[in-house]
Amino acid sequence: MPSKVLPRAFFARPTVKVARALLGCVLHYRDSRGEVSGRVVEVEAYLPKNDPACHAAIGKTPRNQVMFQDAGRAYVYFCYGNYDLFNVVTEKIGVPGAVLIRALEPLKGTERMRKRRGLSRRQVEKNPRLLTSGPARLTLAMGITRKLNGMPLWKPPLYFSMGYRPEAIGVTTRIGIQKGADLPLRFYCRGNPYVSYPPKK
DNA sequence: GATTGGATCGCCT
DNA sequence: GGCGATCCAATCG
Repeated sequence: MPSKVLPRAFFARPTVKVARALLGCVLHYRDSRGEVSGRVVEVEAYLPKNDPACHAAIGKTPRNQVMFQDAGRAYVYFCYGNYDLFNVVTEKIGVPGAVLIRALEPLKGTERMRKRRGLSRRQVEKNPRLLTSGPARLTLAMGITRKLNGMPLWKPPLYFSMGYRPEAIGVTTRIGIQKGADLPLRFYCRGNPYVSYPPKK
């Protein structure tokens, strides 16, 4: 296991801090067929207070209960009939915050990612972003599913490691939400081609 | 028990 | 740039 695994304490901080700090770090996942990894290039913060878009804004429910647990766990939930979305739980116990991982730059295991995504080599050559640029695309490519909901992220098989510090962080409103749409809580590595959605100018 | 809407993607035009 | 697929969670009765 690589040396610079992000420890539990990394996640037990205010959500926006964790969101920004995750940019440039590397997400790893190991299963029976080996390891895949990708660099985090885009995230969104979902806050415990004054954030109507946060799943926990309505209180604790069976779906969102992991958000109330200790920081550094995976919150994976099912969305839009087809897709699993991957979040990292933040803040102190009982304070429900999370960071949604929205895009990765593929590093290791790109051939397995391609197969999991059901893409041809030609498609990937033409547009590599199809692999992991998007919150549901990256869970498909990495093999992350709801079975991993609640899993600790401070040790294998699913964990982060230190990466580079991005030169410039872009900030916009979050994508695809109705409530809380005006809050500037989406963060991305400016200039990175794997960011999921071109920033509005 | 039924209804509604969602932190999306891919295909079509 | 628009729209359909697809199904679970939450809400209401």
